[in-house]
Amino acid sequence: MKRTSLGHMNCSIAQTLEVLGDPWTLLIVRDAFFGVTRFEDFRRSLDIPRATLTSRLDSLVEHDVMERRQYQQRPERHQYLLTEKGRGLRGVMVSMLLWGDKWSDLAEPPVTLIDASTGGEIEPVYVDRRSATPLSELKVTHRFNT
Amino acid sequence: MKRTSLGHMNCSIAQTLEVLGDPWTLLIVRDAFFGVTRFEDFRRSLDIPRATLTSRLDSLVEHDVMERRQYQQRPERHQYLLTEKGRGLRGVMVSMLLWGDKWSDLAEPPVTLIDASTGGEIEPVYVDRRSATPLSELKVTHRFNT
DNA sequence: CGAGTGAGTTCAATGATTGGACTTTTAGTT
DNA sequence: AACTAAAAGTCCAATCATTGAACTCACTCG
Repeated sequence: MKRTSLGHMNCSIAQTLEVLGDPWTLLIVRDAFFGVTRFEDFRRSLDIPRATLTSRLDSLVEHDVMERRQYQQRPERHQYLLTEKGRGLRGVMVSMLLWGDKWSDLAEPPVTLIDASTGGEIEPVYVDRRSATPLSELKVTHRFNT
Repeated sequence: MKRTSLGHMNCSIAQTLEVLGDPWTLLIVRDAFFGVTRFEDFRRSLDIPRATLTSRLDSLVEHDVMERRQYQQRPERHQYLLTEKGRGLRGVMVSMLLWGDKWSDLAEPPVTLIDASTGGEIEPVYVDRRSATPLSELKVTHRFNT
Protein backbone atom coordinates (compact mmCIF):
# COMPACT_ATOMS: atom_id res chain seq x y z
CA MET A 1 0.00 0.00 0.00
CA LYS A 2 2.84 2.43 0.69
CA ARG A 3 0.68 4.65 2.86
CA THR A 4 1.32 8.34 2.76
CA SER A 5 1.81 9.97 6.11
CA LEU A 6 -0.64 12.71 6.97
CA GLY A 7 0.93 13.82 10.21
CA HIS A 8 2.56 16.82 8.65
CA MET A 9 -0.68 18.47 7.53
CA ASN A 10 -1.72 21.31 9.77
CA CYS A 11 -5.20 19.94 10.29
CA SER A 12 -6.78 18.18 13.22
CA ILE A 13 -8.81 15.95 10.96
CA ALA A 14 -5.68 14.80 9.19
CA GLN A 15 -4.07 14.15 12.56
CA THR A 16 -7.04 12.05 13.56
CA LEU A 17 -6.90 10.11 10.32
CA GLU A 18 -3.21 9.54 10.81
CA VAL A 19 -4.25 7.41 13.77
CA LEU A 20 -7.59 6.04 12.62
CA GLY A 21 -7.50 6.18 8.87
CA ASP A 22 -7.73 2.55 8.04
CA PRO A 23 -10.72 0.30 7.86
CA TRP A 24 -9.82 -2.01 10.74
CA THR A 25 -8.64 0.42 13.33
CA LEU A 26 -11.99 2.00 14.03
CA LEU A 27 -13.68 -1.38 14.14
CA ILE A 28 -11.25 -2.43 16.81
CA VAL A 29 -12.02 0.73 18.73
CA ARG A 30 -15.73 0.07 18.27
CA ASP A 31 -15.34 -3.40 19.71
CA ALA A 32 -13.34 -1.97 22.57
CA PHE A 33 -16.26 0.36 23.35
CA PHE A 34 -18.49 -2.70 23.24
CA GLY A 35 -16.32 -4.32 25.87
CA VAL A 36 -13.94 -6.53 23.92
CA THR A 37 -10.48 -6.65 25.40
CA ARG A 38 -8.70 -9.77 24.24
CA PHE A 39 -6.80 -10.59 21.09
CA GLU A 40 -8.78 -13.67 20.20
CA ASP A 41 -12.06 -11.94 20.88
CA PHE A 42 -11.22 -9.09 18.54
CA ARG A 43 -10.10 -11.59 15.96
CA ARG A 44 -13.25 -13.63 16.12
CA SER A 45 -15.51 -10.62 16.22
CA LEU A 46 -13.94 -8.95 13.20
CA ASP A 47 -12.72 -11.99 11.33
CA ILE A 48 -9.48 -10.13 10.81
CA PRO A 49 -6.23 -11.89 9.92
CA ARG A 50 -4.04 -12.31 12.98
CA ALA A 51 -1.09 -10.48 11.51
CA THR A 52 -3.25 -7.49 10.62
CA LEU A 53 -4.78 -7.44 14.07
CA THR A 54 -1.35 -7.51 15.65
CA SER A 55 -0.20 -4.58 13.57
CA ARG A 56 -3.35 -2.55 14.27
CA LEU A 57 -3.25 -3.16 18.00
CA ASP A 58 0.43 -2.25 18.06
CA SER A 59 -0.35 0.97 16.26
CA LEU A 60 -3.18 1.81 18.63
CA VAL A 61 -0.91 1.21 21.59
CA GLU A 62 1.80 3.23 19.90
CA HIS A 63 -0.61 6.13 19.49
CA ASP A 64 -1.75 5.82 23.08
CA VAL A 65 -5.34 5.02 22.13
CA MET A 66 -5.17 1.61 23.76
CA GLU A 67 -3.06 0.12 26.47
CA ARG A 68 -1.71 -3.41 26.59
CA ARG A 69 -1.90 -4.71 30.09
CA GLN A 70 -1.03 -8.08 31.50
CA TYR A 71 -3.95 -9.63 33.29
CA GLN A 72 -2.44 -12.99 34.12
CA GLN A 73 0.85 -14.80 34.14
CA ARG A 74 1.37 -18.43 33.34
CA PRO A 75 0.48 -18.31 30.61
CA GLU A 76 1.14 -14.66 30.01
CA ARG A 77 -2.06 -13.01 28.85
CA HIS A 78 -2.65 -9.41 27.97
CA GLN A 79 -5.72 -7.33 27.43
CA TYR A 80 -6.16 -4.27 25.33
CA LEU A 81 -7.96 -1.41 27.02
CA LEU A 82 -8.97 2.03 25.82
CA THR A 83 -6.96 4.81 27.36
CA GLU A 84 -8.51 8.16 28.19
CA LYS A 85 -7.48 9.30 24.73
CA GLY A 86 -9.21 6.25 23.31
CA ARG A 87 -12.38 6.85 25.29
CA GLY A 88 -12.31 10.34 23.83
CA LEU A 89 -13.27 8.74 20.54
CA ARG A 90 -16.83 8.21 21.67
CA GLY A 91 -17.93 11.23 19.67
CA VAL A 92 -16.44 9.79 16.51
CA MET A 93 -18.13 6.46 17.19
CA VAL A 94 -21.46 8.13 17.82
CA SER A 95 -21.26 10.21 14.65
CA MET A 96 -20.48 7.21 12.53
CA LEU A 97 -23.21 5.22 14.18
CA LEU A 98 -25.77 7.94 13.47
CA TRP A 99 -24.67 8.37 9.89
CA GLY A 100 -24.78 4.64 9.27
CA ASP A 101 -28.19 4.42 10.92
CA LYS A 102 -29.51 7.13 8.68
CA TRP A 103 -27.86 6.42 5.37
CA SER A 104 -26.99 2.76 5.14
CA ASP A 105 -29.67 0.41 4.00
CA LEU A 106 -29.84 -1.51 7.23
CA ALA A 107 -33.47 -1.87 8.19
CA GLU A 108 -33.44 -0.68 11.77
CA PRO A 109 -30.54 0.60 13.84
CA PRO A 110 -28.68 -2.47 15.08
CA VAL A 111 -27.51 -0.68 18.21
CA THR A 112 -29.25 1.86 20.40
CA LEU A 113 -27.51 4.05 22.92
CA ILE A 114 -28.86 3.80 26.43
CA ASP A 115 -28.54 5.97 29.47
CA ALA A 116 -27.35 3.50 32.07
CA SER A 117 -28.90 5.38 34.98
CA THR A 118 -32.41 5.74 33.58
CA GLY A 119 -32.46 2.95 31.03
CA GLY A 120 -33.87 5.36 28.46
CA GLU A 121 -32.70 5.70 24.92
CA ILE A 122 -30.24 8.46 24.13
CA GLU A 123 -30.62 10.49 20.99
CA PRO A 124 -27.36 12.36 20.51
CA VAL A 125 -27.43 15.78 18.87
CA TYR A 126 -24.60 18.21 18.33
CA VAL A 127 -25.39 21.60 19.82
CA ASP A 128 -23.36 24.72 20.36
CA ARG A 129 -22.44 24.78 24.02
CA ARG A 130 -23.31 28.43 24.56
CA SER A 131 -26.50 28.87 22.65
CA ALA A 132 -27.57 25.23 22.96
CA THR A 133 -28.66 25.46 19.34
CA PRO A 134 -28.37 22.28 17.30
CA LEU A 135 -25.65 22.59 14.67
CA SER A 136 -28.20 21.47 12.13
CA GLU A 137 -30.00 24.78 12.64
CA LEU A 138 -26.90 26.91 12.28
CA LYS A 139 -25.09 28.05 9.20
CA VAL A 140 -21.71 26.62 10.06
CA THR A 141 -18.61 28.14 8.51
CA HIS A 142 -15.02 27.97 9.60
CA ARG A 143 -12.00 30.15 10.10
CA PHE A 144 -8.39 29.13 9.53
CA ASN A 145 -6.26 30.29 12.42
CA THR A 146 -3.33 32.03 10.73
CA MET B 1 -4.27 -4.56 -0.33
CA LYS B 2 -7.12 -6.93 -1.00
CA ARG B 3 -9.52 -5.02 1.17
CA THR B 4 -12.05 -6.99 3.11
CA SER B 5 -15.60 -5.86 2.65
CA LEU B 6 -17.40 -4.80 5.78
CA GLY B 7 -20.79 -4.24 4.27
CA HIS B 8 -22.11 -7.54 5.52
CA MET B 9 -21.65 -6.72 9.19
CA ASN B 10 -24.86 -5.79 10.92
CA CYS B 11 -23.45 -2.59 12.32
CA SER B 12 -23.92 1.01 11.32
CA ILE B 13 -20.34 1.84 12.13
CA ALA B 14 -19.10 -0.91 9.85
CA GLN B 15 -21.43 0.38 7.15
CA THR B 16 -19.97 3.84 7.56
CA LEU B 17 -16.44 2.50 7.38
CA GLU B 18 -17.32 0.56 4.27
CA VAL B 19 -17.73 3.95 2.62
CA LEU B 20 -15.16 6.03 4.50
CA GLY B 21 -12.66 3.55 5.83
CA ASP B 22 -9.58 4.62 4.02
CA PRO B 23 -7.19 7.40 4.76
CA TRP B 24 -7.88 9.52 1.67
CA THR B 25 -11.63 9.40 1.48
CA LEU B 26 -12.34 11.45 4.56
CA LEU B 27 -9.71 13.99 3.60
CA ILE B 28 -11.49 14.47 0.31
CA VAL B 29 -14.75 14.93 2.16
CA ARG B 30 -13.06 17.39 4.51
CA ASP B 31 -11.81 19.42 1.58
CA ALA B 32 -15.27 19.32 0.08
CA PHE B 33 -16.64 20.81 3.30
CA PHE B 34 -13.96 23.48 2.99
CA GLY B 35 -15.24 24.32 -0.45
CA VAL B 36 -13.00 22.39 -2.81
CA THR B 37 -14.84 21.06 -5.84
CA ARG B 38 -12.36 20.39 -8.63
CA PHE B 39 -10.12 17.46 -9.38
CA GLU B 40 -6.92 19.44 -9.61
CA ASP B 41 -7.72 21.38 -6.46
CA PHE B 42 -8.23 18.19 -4.47
CA ARG B 43 -5.04 16.83 -5.92
CA ARG B 44 -2.97 19.85 -5.06
CA SER B 45 -4.49 20.22 -1.63
CA LEU B 46 -3.90 16.62 -0.64
CA ASP B 47 -0.88 15.81 -2.75
CA ILE B 48 -2.60 12.58 -3.66
CA PRO B 49 -1.64 10.56 -6.74
CA ARG B 50 -4.05 11.18 -9.58
CA ALA B 51 -5.00 7.55 -10.00
CA THR B 52 -5.80 7.25 -6.33
CA LEU B 53 -7.87 10.42 -6.41
CA THR B 54 -9.78 9.15 -9.40
CA SER B 55 -10.59 5.91 -7.65
CA ARG B 56 -11.63 7.64 -4.41
CA LEU B 57 -13.86 10.16 -6.16
CA ASP B 58 -15.43 7.38 -8.19
CA SER B 59 -16.13 5.49 -5.00
CA LEU B 60 -17.64 8.54 -3.32
CA VAL B 61 -19.88 9.12 -6.31
CA GLU B 62 -20.72 5.44 -6.35
CA HIS B 63 -21.78 5.63 -2.73
CA ASP B 64 -23.78 8.77 -3.36
CA VAL B 65 -21.68 10.89 -1.02
CA MET B 66 -20.58 13.16 -3.85
CA GLU B 67 -22.00 14.04 -7.19
CA ARG B 68 -20.05 14.66 -10.38
CA ARG B 69 -21.56 17.52 -12.28
CA GLN B 70 -20.47 19.19 -15.45
CA TYR B 71 -19.90 22.90 -14.97
CA GLN B 72 -18.62 23.76 -18.42
CA GLN B 73 -18.29 22.29 -21.86
CA ARG B 74 -15.42 22.96 -24.21
CA PRO B 75 -13.38 21.77 -22.55
CA GLU B 76 -15.56 19.45 -20.55
CA ARG B 77 -15.04 20.16 -16.90
CA HIS B 78 -16.72 18.56 -13.93
CA GLN B 79 -16.97 19.43 -10.31
CA TYR B 80 -17.47 17.16 -7.35
CA LEU B 81 -20.11 18.29 -4.89
CA LEU B 82 -21.33 16.83 -1.63
CA THR B 83 -24.78 15.34 -1.84
CA GLU B 84 -27.21 15.54 1.05
CA LYS B 85 -25.81 12.22 2.24
CA GLY B 86 -22.35 13.70 2.04
CA ARG B 87 -23.34 16.83 3.93
CA GLY B 88 -24.68 14.49 6.57
CA LEU B 89 -21.07 13.70 7.40
CA ARG B 90 -20.62 17.00 9.16
CA GLY B 91 -20.98 15.28 12.51
CA VAL B 92 -18.18 12.88 11.68
CA MET B 93 -15.98 15.76 10.55
CA VAL B 94 -16.73 17.72 13.69
CA SER B 95 -15.96 14.78 15.96
CA MET B 96 -12.66 14.14 14.28
CA LEU B 97 -11.80 17.80 14.39
CA LEU B 98 -12.49 17.98 18.10
CA TRP B 99 -10.54 14.84 18.85
CA GLY B 100 -7.59 16.03 16.82
CA ASP B 101 -7.73 19.43 18.49
CA LYS B 102 -7.66 17.84 21.89
CA TRP B 103 -5.27 14.96 21.43
CA SER B 104 -2.89 15.69 18.62
CA ASP B 105 0.15 17.73 19.45
CA LEU B 106 -0.79 20.63 17.24
CA ALA B 107 -0.32 23.82 19.21
CA GLU B 108 -3.64 25.56 18.69
CA PRO B 109 -6.66 24.38 16.73
CA PRO B 110 -5.93 25.12 13.08
CA VAL B 111 -9.60 25.56 12.29
CA THR B 112 -12.42 27.09 14.32
CA LEU B 113 -16.08 26.61 13.58
CA ILE B 114 -18.03 29.81 13.14
CA ASP B 115 -21.71 30.63 13.21
CA ALA B 116 -22.17 32.43 9.92
CA SER B 117 -25.08 34.50 11.15
CA THR B 118 -23.47 35.87 14.32
CA GLY B 119 -19.80 35.44 13.52
CA GLY B 120 -19.27 33.82 16.91
CA GLU B 121 -17.32 30.67 17.54
CA ILE B 122 -19.21 27.43 17.81
CA GLU B 123 -18.28 24.91 20.45
CA PRO B 124 -20.01 21.67 19.51
CA VAL B 125 -21.14 19.32 22.25
CA TYR B 126 -23.08 16.11 21.97
CA VAL B 127 -26.21 16.20 24.11
CA ASP B 128 -29.17 13.91 24.45
CA ARG B 129 -31.98 15.55 22.55
CA ARG B 130 -34.61 14.99 25.25
CA SER B 131 -32.79 15.77 28.43
CA ALA B 132 -30.30 18.15 26.79
CA THR B 133 -27.64 16.53 28.98
CA PRO B 134 -24.16 16.34 27.51
CA LEU B 135 -23.20 12.75 26.72
CA SER B 136 -20.04 13.33 28.71
CA GLU B 137 -22.17 13.51 31.85
CA LEU B 138 -24.12 10.36 31.11
CA LYS B 139 -23.20 6.78 31.65
CA VAL B 140 -23.66 5.62 28.10
CA THR B 141 -24.37 1.97 27.40
CA HIS B 142 -25.91 0.30 24.42
CA ARG B 143 -28.45 -2.28 23.48
CA PHE B 144 -28.28 -4.63 20.53
CA ASN B 145 -31.60 -4.73 18.74
CA THR B 146 -32.17 -8.45 18.35
C1' DC C 1 -0.85 -38.50 27.19
C1' DG C 2 -3.64 -35.94 23.78
C1' DA C 3 -6.53 -32.33 22.52
C1' DG C 4 -7.59 -27.55 22.98
C1' DT C 5 -7.06 -22.48 23.71
C1' DG C 6 -4.93 -17.83 23.61
C1' DA C 7 -1.77 -15.10 21.48
C1' DG C 8 1.03 -14.57 18.51
C1' DT C 9 4.85 -15.18 14.17
C1' DT C 10 6.14 -16.52 9.49
C1' DC C 11 5.40 -17.04 4.70
C1' DA C 12 3.99 -16.86 -0.29
C1' DA C 13 0.51 -14.87 -3.13
C1' DT C 14 -2.37 -11.20 -4.14
C1' DG C 15 -3.53 -6.71 -5.25
C1' DA C 16 -3.77 -1.64 -3.89
C1' DT C 17 -0.87 2.45 -3.86
C1' DT C 18 2.63 5.30 -5.68
C1' DG C 19 5.14 8.57 -8.75
C1' DG C 20 6.09 9.51 -13.16
C1' DA C 21 5.17 9.82 -17.88
C1' DC C 22 1.74 10.37 -21.17
C1' DT C 23 -2.90 12.05 -23.33
C1' DT C 24 -6.64 15.11 -24.69
C1' DT C 25 -8.97 19.41 -25.21
C1' DT C 26 -8.96 24.13 -25.06
C1' DA C 27 -7.27 29.06 -24.00
C1' DG C 28 -3.79 32.35 -24.10
C1' DT C 29 0.58 34.24 -25.83
C1' DT C 30 4.29 35.47 -29.11
C1' DA D 1 0.63 29.56 -36.74
C1' DA D 2 3.31 27.60 -33.31
C1' DC D 3 4.17 27.26 -28.27
C1' DT D 4 2.89 26.99 -23.71
C1' DA D 5 -0.02 26.03 -20.01
C1' DA D 6 -3.95 24.07 -17.39
C1' DA D 7 -7.54 20.66 -16.12
C1' DA D 8 -8.70 16.12 -15.78
C1' DG D 9 -7.57 12.15 -16.49
C1' DT D 10 -5.15 7.20 -18.09
C1' DC D 11 -1.32 3.89 -18.07
C1' DC D 12 2.60 1.64 -16.21
C1' DA D 13 6.28 -0.71 -13.39
C1' DA D 14 7.84 -0.92 -8.76
C1' DT D 15 6.76 -1.12 -4.12
C1' DC D 16 4.52 -2.46 -0.16
C1' DA D 17 0.42 -3.87 2.80
C1' DT D 18 -2.99 -7.35 3.30
C1' DT D 19 -4.56 -11.95 3.23
C1' DG D 20 -5.16 -16.85 4.59
C1' DA D 21 -2.89 -20.70 5.92
C1' DA D 22 0.27 -23.00 8.52
C1' DC D 23 3.18 -22.99 12.40
C1' DT D 24 4.84 -22.00 17.38
C1' DC D 25 4.72 -21.82 22.34
C1' DA D 26 2.91 -22.04 26.81
C1' DC D 27 -0.11 -23.69 29.30
C1' DT D 28 -4.92 -26.29 30.98
C1' DC D 29 -8.15 -29.82 31.16
C1' DG D 30 -9.80 -34.60 30.95
